[in-house]
Amino acid sequence: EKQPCMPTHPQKPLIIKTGVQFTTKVRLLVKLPEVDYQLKVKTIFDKDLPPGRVRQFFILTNNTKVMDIEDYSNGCLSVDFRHLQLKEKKYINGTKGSEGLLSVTEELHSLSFEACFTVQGLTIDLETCSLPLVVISNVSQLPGGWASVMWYNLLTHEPRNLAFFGNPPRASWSQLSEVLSWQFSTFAGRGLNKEQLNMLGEKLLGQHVSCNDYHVSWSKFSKENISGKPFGFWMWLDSILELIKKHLLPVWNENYIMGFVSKELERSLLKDRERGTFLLRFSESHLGGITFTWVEHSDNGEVKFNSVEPYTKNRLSALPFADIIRDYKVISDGVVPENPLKFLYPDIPKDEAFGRLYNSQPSKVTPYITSTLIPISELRSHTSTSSPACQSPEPPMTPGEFNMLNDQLCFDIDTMSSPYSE
Amino acid sequence: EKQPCMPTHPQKPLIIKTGVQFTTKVRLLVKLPEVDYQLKVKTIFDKDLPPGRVRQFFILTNNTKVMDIEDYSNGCLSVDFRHLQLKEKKYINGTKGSEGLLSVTEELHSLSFEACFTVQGLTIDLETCSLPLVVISNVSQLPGGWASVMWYNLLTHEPRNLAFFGNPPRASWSQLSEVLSWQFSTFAGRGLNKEQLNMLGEKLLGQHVSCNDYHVSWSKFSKENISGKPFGFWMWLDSILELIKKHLLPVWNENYIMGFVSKELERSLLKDRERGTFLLRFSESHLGGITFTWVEHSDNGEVKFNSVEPYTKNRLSALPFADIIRDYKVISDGVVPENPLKFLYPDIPKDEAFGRLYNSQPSKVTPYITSTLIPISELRSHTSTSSPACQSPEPPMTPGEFNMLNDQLCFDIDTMSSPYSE
DNA sequence: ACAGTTTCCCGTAAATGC
DNA sequence: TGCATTTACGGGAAACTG
Repeated sequence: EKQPCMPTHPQKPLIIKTGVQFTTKVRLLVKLPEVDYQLKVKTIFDKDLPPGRVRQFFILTNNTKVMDIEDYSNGCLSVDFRHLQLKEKKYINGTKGSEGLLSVTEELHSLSFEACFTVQGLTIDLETCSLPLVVISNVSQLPGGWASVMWYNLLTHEPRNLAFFGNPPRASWSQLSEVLSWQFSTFAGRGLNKEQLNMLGEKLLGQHVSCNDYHVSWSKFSKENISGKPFGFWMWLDSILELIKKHLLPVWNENYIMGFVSKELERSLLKDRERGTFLLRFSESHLGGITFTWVEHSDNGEVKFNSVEPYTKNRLSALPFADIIRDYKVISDGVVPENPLKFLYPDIPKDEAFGRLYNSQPSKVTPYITSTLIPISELRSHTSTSSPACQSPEPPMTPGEFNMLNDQLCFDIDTMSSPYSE
Repeated sequence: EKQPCMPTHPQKPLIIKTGVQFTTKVRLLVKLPEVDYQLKVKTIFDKDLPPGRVRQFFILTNNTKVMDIEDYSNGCLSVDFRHLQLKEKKYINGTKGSEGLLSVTEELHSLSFEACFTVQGLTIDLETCSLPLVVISNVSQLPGGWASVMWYNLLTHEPRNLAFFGNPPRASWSQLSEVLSWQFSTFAGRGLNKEQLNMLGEKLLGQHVSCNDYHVSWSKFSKENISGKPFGFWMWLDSILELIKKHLLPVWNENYIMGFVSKELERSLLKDRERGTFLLRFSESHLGGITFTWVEHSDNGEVKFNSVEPYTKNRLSALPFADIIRDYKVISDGVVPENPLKFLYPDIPKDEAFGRLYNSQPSKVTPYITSTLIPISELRSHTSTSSPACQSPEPPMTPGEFNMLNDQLCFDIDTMSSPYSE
């Protein structure tokens, strides 16, 4: 008969950062006659601390509230807790005998609600608790925390298995790929198409992806580093999500970023295209980078591919990506600079695709000559490569098939019923 | 017989930000025989709150310490307070009947030290306090706070006149100009020369500067806006100081930035110089901006001056200033771009001056084509102006005459004796 | 409405702990 | 020593508050 609501991180619920305020809401599901009753609710963090030695936190601020008739709205009695804040309990006497098995973002916690219902001298105690929570101390831990929240909610419907990451189950690629696409549609406004997911699957699993029920381990997804790289799969993918959110939103939503393409496929797509055809791809070697690759033909008819050094958030905050594409120039040994980007793959004239996204500098009336930064590459020597078999060009992405996932990864606790006991 | 030491902001002592840790040190000036004594020291914020209604703060953390034999070093007994933190007292019952005359950065506070000295059953109480302090709640108030600290210490030697800004005295231009130059030599490594100070004086006072004992009011210095601008004189100057500290340090220290030049003087300096001669000047219209002006001659022999839109910290963090000078290009209606900057005024070949400061991009071995940003201006039409009489070029700056100011603006409380009483 | 002031909190850097 | 985690706090922006 009662429903808890979740703390809200900016779009990332179930993650609480110490020292940062969060809110929660508890709702009584039974309708009460308007008699003289009182319902006092208390929030407690980690009420039944689990067996494994984990960090312990407490709610710093006032955590008790009374539901009264004012709070009665929308047909149900509820109470909002605001300005709640978590702080770690520090044991002066080093009792923290941590087994060190789990990282902090794998440690699951929970928020309990105790309600005391008083009617005409009678008191009834109610109790419920939240889905598992991850507690972090710095936003740098947010990607890791979000990985845990995703994995938990993808793979179990248990309301409170705090030992989940002691032995986390694997996810089938078909499950996982849906969640990944859903991440992009939720946070960037457009999901991933089959080709993009295919590349991600191969990156994660090798060539097994054809077999859609191949399973991915938690470790592979978020703990192990990609071979030869100093970061794991989810770290890499999340850095791209952040890059899109901050710097590429319109370009991404216009579907102009192919993004996830292997270099092999990229070359086979561009191979037979007109000179100056380019596509946009995320860097696989650096976190949060985007590059463009364009095709050229050298004098002897050989096909050449060029990729620019990936642009990261620092560069992109100095110059929006669409402007980079508009203004990019290559200067070879003192020749007049030229923009090598002509057609967005497969054959859209550059300005037709990006025209609306250019930042037309509103030339203010000043005594100054306005100046802008332009991205330029200086070529001394070329690396030319020819590539293997060609593959058919991919059509525009057609997602939207994943929107029903809101049920599966349900973080909106308003729609989740958690049957109340005791 | 005792000496207090000051809280330290990053190079800006006497300013404390709420919620941010500060330290202080108290020293006993008498040497004590090594007998069985104890000296307990307590720090109290705003012990004797002044009559004017001001904000009130308290020290959040532990504020009592005992000097014991361990602390005995360098021949004197001392105690360090670390991790002190200020928090505002909030009156639930709106007792804060503020007269609203003073801004928060004009409100002066102080830190008191009470010591209790116990020897063989005898106790002696000692007490001292700090120079006036400014309390801020956000770094955005730091320039205003620093203006107050400068003005106070420039114009009075009273140890604790907390009502100073109720009726602040004026400063003579000769005093003030020394302090301004000292700011640049302290925070940017090089002070201001006579020509630069002259421009600042005219900006502040009009043409009166010839008369060196002209006086500047506190209001003119830091409260009133410069006519037609949304910022005051000190705000403007401090924004330049910050720009130098973060982005122009080597260029400033090489004395390549003339910086403070009126547009009239600038033109008369460049007028008869060779085509492509340029100088670097701080923006007077925007906070924290630097521009270059170069001279050209149009086909009919007319002199033309061009200034680029000022570079601010955002642009400069994308591209270091020396590189901007190296790479800057102007493209006129499709013609081959050209760098119009040839000689740093008066006649130093650009690369000779800035060569050592260029960021030679270490071209990493990657499959990517490296790309850099270059600053470019596109010209459609020119504004040409001829200018009045020419003035002699100025020699390299010769400061260093201001270094004795350390006495006058003494914030290093270690060297300040504050006679102890009671 | 608004300006002065404070709070909030991300994101980087430094400090700390293990 | 190195890695994982926390703390510190500048800086931009939102919230507050008369």
